Amino acid sequence: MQNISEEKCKLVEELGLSFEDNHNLPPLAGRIYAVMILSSVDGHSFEDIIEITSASKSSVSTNLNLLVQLKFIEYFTKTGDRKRYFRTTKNYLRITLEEYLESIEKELNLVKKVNSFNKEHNPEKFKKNKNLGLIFQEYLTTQKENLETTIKKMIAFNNEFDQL
Amino acid sequence: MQNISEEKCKLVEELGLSFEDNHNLPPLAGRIYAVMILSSVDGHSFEDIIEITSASKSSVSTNLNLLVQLKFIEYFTKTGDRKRYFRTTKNYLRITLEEYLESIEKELNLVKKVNSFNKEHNPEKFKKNKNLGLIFQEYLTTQKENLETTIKKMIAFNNEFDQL
DNA sequence: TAATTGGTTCGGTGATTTCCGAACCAATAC
DNA sequence: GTATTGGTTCGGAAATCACCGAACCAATTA
Repeated sequence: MQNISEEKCKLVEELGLSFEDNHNLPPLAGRIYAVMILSSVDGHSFEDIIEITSASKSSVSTNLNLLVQLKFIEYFTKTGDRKRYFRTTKNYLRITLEEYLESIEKELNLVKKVNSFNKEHNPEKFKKNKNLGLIFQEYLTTQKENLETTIKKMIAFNNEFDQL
Repeated sequence: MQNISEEKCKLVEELGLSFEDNHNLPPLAGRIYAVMILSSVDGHSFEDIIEITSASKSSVSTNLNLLVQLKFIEYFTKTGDRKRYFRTTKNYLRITLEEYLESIEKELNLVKKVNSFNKEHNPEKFKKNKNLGLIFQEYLTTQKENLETTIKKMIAFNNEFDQL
């Protein structure tokens, strides 16, 4: 981490680590993403990233491409300049939430499956824990709804913003 | 996976995988935990687990102890029997939620930090994305509340249950 | 005391991940 | 045509992980 303040550097590490396990990204990808979120510059070049992260060309290349592929970041070009410039996609927060939503939906399905399996095969156990299982299912459902309304809000905000 | 139906076997794999990445457990630990959740038997012995999972003594030992340490499971003994019997803790669902709560709180703190960092250091960017950042923060807050009320519900249910 | 049972600990192996450097390629500049 | 720039691809090194078998230990049984 060069050319950035110590405060920012620390926050990059912390945020990077968080991306790392929330989105299953390699450490370097998490850090690159964090750098972009915490920066006011609109567009970091390949070389900028190499310098800031002190990583090799090949690693930076791989991880930038990964982030692009996952739509966390995008790149643009300037006329008369062969370089690519990278920045976070406008919808990165929404993408994060959509990812969560997907995983919550999966979990909810699994919990329903488990509940109905136990209802059928372990009726006594199910009776005992019925309410707990259902409370859990209820929790996941509420969480799913919260996600869905939040995503809608974000879409609405972006539409509004685009009209300006 | 021996001595269990194919349906159960499949569900064990699926549920095990889910624990594996929701709680960062080793694969075998996830499967063991899944087996116990899907079983009506109250108390699996060390040997039972070895047979069901077809894993080695050492691996089973390590992973059972890990699950006990993390309070996902507990063990009890029977008089005149040296074996230990394992079962899910009564509060395993609550523990799961408490774990979630902790991670949400961490994330919320991080998001607040990022928002205030950008507010200070990248005011223009912050202004543009202000509402998105706040919507996200709001989402996390709601989720946190949902978790807290769910946990309370579970505690209440358990207390009620204990009185019977 | 010797053998068995229930379980733990340790060293090592195969699989996976993350990163690097070197070679490489395609487009532009000289 | 040659050199440089911007970036990709490939092979391998280092680290980590999950699991196993073998040796081990402590408590019970014979």
